Formats: sequence, C-alpha cells, structure tokens
Amino acid sequence: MLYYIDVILPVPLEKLFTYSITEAEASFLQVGMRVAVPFGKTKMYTALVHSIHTNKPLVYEAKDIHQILDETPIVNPEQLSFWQWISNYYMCTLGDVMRAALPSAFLLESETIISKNNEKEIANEDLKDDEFLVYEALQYQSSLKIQDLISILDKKNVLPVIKRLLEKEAIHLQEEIYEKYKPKYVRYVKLHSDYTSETSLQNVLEALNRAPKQKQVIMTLFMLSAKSNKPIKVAELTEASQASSAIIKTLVDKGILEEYHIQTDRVNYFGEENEASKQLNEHQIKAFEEVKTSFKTHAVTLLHGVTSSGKTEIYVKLIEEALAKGEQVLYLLPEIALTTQLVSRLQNYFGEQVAVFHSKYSIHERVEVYTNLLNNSAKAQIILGARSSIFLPFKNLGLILVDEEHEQSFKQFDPAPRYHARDAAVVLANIFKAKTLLGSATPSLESYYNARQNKYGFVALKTRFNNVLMPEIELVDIKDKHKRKKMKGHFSDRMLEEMAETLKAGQQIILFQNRRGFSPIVECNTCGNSPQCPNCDVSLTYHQYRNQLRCHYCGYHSAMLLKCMACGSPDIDSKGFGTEQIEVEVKELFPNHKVARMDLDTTRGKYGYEKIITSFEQQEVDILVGTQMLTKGLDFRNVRLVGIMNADNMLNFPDFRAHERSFQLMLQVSGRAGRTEERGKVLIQTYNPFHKILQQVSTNDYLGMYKEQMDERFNFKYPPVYRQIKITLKHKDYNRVNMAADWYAKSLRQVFAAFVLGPEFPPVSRIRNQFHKNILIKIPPKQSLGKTKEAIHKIDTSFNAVKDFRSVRVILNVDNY
DNA sequence: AGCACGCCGACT
DNA sequence: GTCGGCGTGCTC
Repeated sequence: MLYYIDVILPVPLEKLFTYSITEAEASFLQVGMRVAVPFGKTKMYTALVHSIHTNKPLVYEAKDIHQILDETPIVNPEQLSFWQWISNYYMCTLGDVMRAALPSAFLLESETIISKNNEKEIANEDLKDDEFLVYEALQYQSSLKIQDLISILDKKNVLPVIKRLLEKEAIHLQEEIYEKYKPKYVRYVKLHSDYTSETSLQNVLEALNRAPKQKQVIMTLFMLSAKSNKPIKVAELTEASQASSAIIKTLVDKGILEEYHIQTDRVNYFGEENEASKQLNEHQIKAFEEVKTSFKTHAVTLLHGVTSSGKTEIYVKLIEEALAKGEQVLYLLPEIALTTQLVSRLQNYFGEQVAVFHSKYSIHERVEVYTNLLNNSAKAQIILGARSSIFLPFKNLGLILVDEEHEQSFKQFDPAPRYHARDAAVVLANIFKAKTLLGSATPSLESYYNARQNKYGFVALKTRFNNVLMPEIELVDIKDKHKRKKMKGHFSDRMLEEMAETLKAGQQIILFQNRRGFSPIVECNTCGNSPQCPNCDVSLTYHQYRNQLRCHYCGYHSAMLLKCMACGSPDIDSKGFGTEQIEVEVKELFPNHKVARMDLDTTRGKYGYEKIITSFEQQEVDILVGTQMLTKGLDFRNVRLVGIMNADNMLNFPDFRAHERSFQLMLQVSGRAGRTEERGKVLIQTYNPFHKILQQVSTNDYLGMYKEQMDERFNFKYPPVYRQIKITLKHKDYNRVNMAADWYAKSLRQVFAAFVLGPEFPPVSRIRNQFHKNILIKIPPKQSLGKTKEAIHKIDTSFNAVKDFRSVRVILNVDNY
C-alpha cells in the first residue's frame, strides 16, 4: 500500500500539494503536524499535514517528504476548520491563512549551505578570481551561506560562481532547514564537582591567592549558596561579586567553576497574584446579569457601555465564571489598547493565567504563548491579544471578549488574509460553541444593526462609574473666531481660557489632532509648486523634528528644501497643521508647563508608548498632544480638559464611514476627560459647528447618529445594509492597469450589472511606483455571499488566463471597511 | 510567492 | 564578448 499526504504550503497557491510517505511515516504522522518538503527545483518549505490517504496522484509523480518536524500536531482540528472558513470567506488561500496563523518561527525555510568537496583537490590555477576567493574561504570555514558569498564577493548575483564551482566539483551544496525558535536558557554556575570536598577547596582558595578578584568571586558564590539552596545564575554572581564576566569565564576555563543551563520561559509574570476582583456597582451588576441572560438566547451579545462605565469590571466577572467552568477566554483588543495598564490590571486578578499576545512580541515570545496553549498549560487560560490571537490553538474556548469592538484596526488590510478579527472571532466562538461579547462605548454601525435586527443580543450600560457626569462638550466656531481675530495660531480664545484655568487648578490637558507631522503640505508661495514623492502620487509631508520631508505611503524622505524645486524661490510655506506644530505652539503659549506629544513618530520601539503614558500618568507632563492613539483604553485620573483642535478634517474625509468614525473618535477622546469626581470639559474647534455629527457628539446622541447614518447607508447602498468587496489591481505600467481593470470590471458587470462600481483610481493612485485601480462590488442584502464569491472567483481565474494581465496583481478584499 | 530559465542592453 | 536586467512559467 502506498501512502500520501496532502499538505498546506505557506504560499499563495490555491491547491493542496500531495507528497508520498512511507508506511512508517503514515502511522506516525497526524493531521496538523509539520513536515519539511522539497518544493520547486531547489527550495525546501515547511508544510502542514492536511490529510493522510492512499490515493495515488494520477498526473504527476509525488515527491517524498524530507522530514517530519513535529512529534505531536501543532494545529488542532478546530483551527483547521477555522482556517478553512477564513480562506473561503475572505477569498484567500489556505497558505495565506497558515502564514498568518502560525508564529513565523514555526515556518522554516531552507537555506543553501556550501561546503568544500574534500574528495577532490582543485589546483588554484584552475579557478577564476572569484571562484578562488570562495574556495579559499572554504579552507578556513567548513561551510558558507549564500549571504556569506555575497559579502565575500561583494556582488549580488553569486549563483553563476556557485554553478561553475559545482561543475568543477570543488564544492557540495546542501539545503538545510533549521528551527528559528531557540528556547531561552539561563546560565547558571556551580563549583566544579572536583572541588566540592573541603580540602580541595582549601587548595583552590590558596591557589587563587594571587588572583584576588577570582578569589572574591568564589567567596561570593559561597555566600550566595549559603543564603539559599537555589541554583546561582551567572548574572546574580556577577552582580553580587562586582566581577566582570571575563573573570567568571577564566574560572570556568580553569575548571573551578562549572557552567550549566536551564531552559526558561521568556514570558513570565512575577508579582502579586489573585487580588480579589472589584465589587460591581448596581448598574454593572444589572448589566452583568443581562449579559448572562442574553447569552442564553444569543451566542453573540453587544455591550454598549459609555466611556468610564466600567466595562472591564464586567469582563473580569465573566472571565472568572468561564475559568470556574474550566474554559479558556480570549480577550481581543485593538493593538494600541494593549497597554501595560490593562495587562497589569488583569494580571492582578488572574496572575499567570493571563498570557499576552501581540505584534510587539518577539517571535520567541509568541512561540511560547502558542506552545503554552497547545499544552493547555495553566499559564494560558486567558489570552489577552490583538487581532492575530484568534489563530492561537485553543482547546476549550468558552468566551471571547472583543473590546473596543468598533475599532477599525481589527480589520487586516495587508497582506492576505484580509480578515476582520471581530467577525472572525464570532465564527471561532461558534466552532467551540462559545459565547462572544462585543463591547464599545460607540459601537460600529454593523454591530448595532445586528443587535437591532435581533441577530445579536444587546445590553446597555449608561452610567459612568461612581456616577461621574459625562463631560460637558462645547463647540467652538473657529470661522467666527478667525473673523473676530480671536485666534492665536490654531488656538481659539475659548481654548486658551479653558487651558489656563485647567493648568491653574493643577490638572491635565489632552489636545487631539488627528494628523501627524508638522504640516502636511509644503508649498512655494511664488509658483505654488509642492514637492512630491518620487515613488507615490502624493505630496510630501514636513516633519520639523528632523527637518525632513517624508512620504507616509512608502517611507521616502529627504531633507527640507531651502528653495522651490520648480522656480528656485526661497519663499516656501507650510499649509495645514499636525501634532508637531500644535506641540510647538503650546510650548510657546504655555512656556512654564511641560508638553509631550504622542503619535507614531514618538512611540516607536517596544516601550515608546509606555514611557509617554507613564510620564503623563505621573503628572510629569501637563499637556499631552496626540493623534487617535490617545483614544484607546487609557485611564488618566487627572485630565479635566480635552481639546479637539480641528474636527473638520475627519468629517471631510472621503469615505462612507467618515461620519461614523468621527463620531466614535470624538466621543472616545472626550471620554478621557473627567474620570474621577469632577466633571470634565471638552472643546471641539470647527469651522462648521452646525454639522449634524458635531451636534450629536455634543449631546452624546448615539441613537440619533445611528438612525441618521443608517438612512444614508440605505440610500446609498452601503454596509451594513449592502455588503461590499473591493478589488484592487496593481501594476507599474499605467496603461496595463487601465486595460486590465476595464476587462475585469466588464466581466463583473455581465454578472452583477449595476452593482459594480468603477474601475476608479484611488485618491493616491501611485504607491511605491505601482499604479492602483479599484473596483467595488456591492452585494444586496438578499444576494448569496457564497454565490457572489464563486462568480468573482471564476472571473479571476479567466483573468489570470490572459497572458497580458497575469503580471497585474489582483487584491480581493471582502468587507473592505 | 519564489525561483529558474531565457532572452536582450551596457560595460569590465 | 560577459553581467545582470526582468518577462514567463511552474511548483506535488
């Protein structure tokens, strides 16, 4: 009997691939294990076993696998069916899903290893210069990698050299794969067993008489081991003895000390454990009970709780109940809300049962969380994570919490799979028959719609914790202020008054400006020319702190111009404003107060964020200027004033969700004001104070906003009433994208007629030297999603059959909002 | 996707 | 003449 496996490869190809295995391998292998397989002419890939069978492929000869990489499956059946759903729904390949789902350390790729052929001596005369260089290097190093050759020869294409050397039989090639994940070992030292008896120890100490530093180390070691019986870390010893690691190394080399390693977890939690969870107030208890009742009839429930209403406390109670039943909990948050504040709060309640998973973790840390879950370790009963944590290997998932449910960052835009973690979480929960709670102070229209349609359960929590009043929101008409000359830079007199008063009371201020950089556009006052990005179809943005012009799309940057590139005039002006300029102005207006800025530029690095937050928390900073980063899950006690510098640029954003999003953003920022007894104040500066959204924000009228926006969505056929799929075509040749897009749209129209929009160039039509063109498909409520996708898929296949179009990248984005 | 093969311009 | 550019086709 011949045995075969079908595997998923982490490449964007539709099919599964079949490899042949031996009988022994067939009895050992299980679905969900990894195997290394040769793929294509040279490469070796990590593949995942999808099925094991005995059906010999008919049209090709299956290759053998190279090796089995796991002893037990690393992907469970629930995950595989979840992957399948993602792949179908979001129209991507299983390979795409696999790539997103597994920590990258699990996906090994082969590397070519070059070694010398010792069977044959090659005379130097027979080799050309570059060949000789490589050959000589191999005399000293047993093996070389491609990357090494590139640096030895100092050129990019080294393959011909390898080929020639191979022909001359001077070298061997080998494809090697290796684990990227290395367990973390901690170095420990102890006295070598030869010296444990009293007498020899005496000898050692005497022998070291002339090396006082070394003697000192040995004495310290004694002291430490006398204090506790625990193993002594090298780090501890160096610290306690003030000795350099060289001294310790000498002692190890002399055979007096012995070094050993113990494997340890990178992700450890040290601290107080199991603080009792907080008592809920009456409103929270009511909401908590309502959520539980709702779960009886609705697996998914939406919790609409105003800012500061204490949703987290309710989550904690729900987690406690799930844990009591022995169930795992997934707590999903937008990336940037995963702050130390929340993590430590949960760790205080649940200790090491909490595991955190997000993109700022190293690949090693991610592997550890993954394997802890795989082993159903007590360490990973509650997963606190960003969107990608839906892919973790849950065993017994009982509850999924999606906090800040309305957040756009739950949707992955690039690369595939372009999934929405909130929607996928609902499906994941369904696989485990678990419950999902979506929480937000400003729910997304689609979730609220689902709740109103009774598809989801609904619970509202309307009072803030400790009955703090909602902040008072005031709209400031800056058009009028400009006219009356009541503006100082970007600050109205009202804003300045409130700021001065807040500072006088010793309280803090948050200023919100939804745009980073100093000023978005630089313009020549003489000819009107503004510098453009050479790779993208956008104007460059001026960043003052480095005196640079930057492109926000491709990262291109250049020094700020001294004179106009077009006419040579030195009269260059900046238009618009960003966080940086606000910061500068605040510093001038309030020179005696400390100002900090929080945006993408200032929060780079693993702890960039936390530093700023901590210093603000500890009131080292009086005024914090920032972008929408400020809105997420931060809990500042002493903020009384929130200023929104310009509401109009969000409202005028060309997107069907601009109004919804502006509403959410403004209410979320407002929520940062007045979280303790005193009522907070919010000032919104705008050119258009009569805008409906602003009126709704100022009266905290979610329902009014919902109703009005839903009317628009009905009228203009937008989600959540209609579904949509966006198709993007990319190519470096302008004409080719046009032709390809026209062809694609025409084919779509034959099926979907008027529900196809475009093709259209997006506002930024060229990014990284690639031209983009979009086609939008609107799907009426009654139309089958499955059938629609099938039809699109068919068109896509015939599109790829056209030779001229094949090089055009097609990106399918389901629910592209 | 990644990679090899294969065909054309610009230089040691 | 070679080096290296990228268009094309295939991967069990």
